[in-house]
Amino acid sequence: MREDARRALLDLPPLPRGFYLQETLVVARALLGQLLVHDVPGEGIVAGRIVETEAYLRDDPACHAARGQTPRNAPMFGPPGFAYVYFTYGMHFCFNAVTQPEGIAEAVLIRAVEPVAGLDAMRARRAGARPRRIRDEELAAGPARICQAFAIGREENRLDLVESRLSIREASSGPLEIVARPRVGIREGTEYLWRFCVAGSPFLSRP
DNA sequence: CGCACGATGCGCT
DNA sequence: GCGCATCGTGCGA
Repeated sequence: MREDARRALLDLPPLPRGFYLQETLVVARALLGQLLVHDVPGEGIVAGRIVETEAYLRDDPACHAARGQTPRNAPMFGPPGFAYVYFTYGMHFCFNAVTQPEGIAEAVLIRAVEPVAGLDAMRARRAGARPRRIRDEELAAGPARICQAFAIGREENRLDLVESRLSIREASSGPLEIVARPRVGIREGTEYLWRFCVAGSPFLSRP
């Protein structure tokens, strides 16, 4: 990645703390079109446009925090604008942005990203032992794929998205057409349409 | 294409 | 022990 391109990304303002204090369903929609940026130490910058999110609310049976605070979900109870990264299925990480004031456990899961910068690094991290080249559309289509492509893991849990190497930055984009659907991969709370997608994007985790 | 399943760690009951 | 906010592969249509 060229230095000027890197600087251009880091010059974009991160979404301010107050952004994450809006209603979580509002945040989940408003994150669409914004840029997820990780300045990976020693490895360069990766960035992508958020095209799919899910909201998880307190008292929502599908929310990790629904049954109270534990060591794992503690970041959800913390202040807004921080990362909640959790490990699941024995091999995958998923990345959330925490919303609401400290003490109120809500968050937005980032489910799909359209790669914008650092595609070679993403591909290298995603390739593993896979023989075939991964298409751009599949590089970060899925919460665990994002974490792999963006080098998000335990180290990134609790990072401040407003001022740290992992950030969500304001992208200039026109009005988006957004569709709401049931959330993916949960057993309870399927009646809520809390999955939000940029309509027609080829970078979604599922159509 | 779609569906079924295994991988694999760990938080929680 | 059980089940999980997942992904890749393999098989059949």
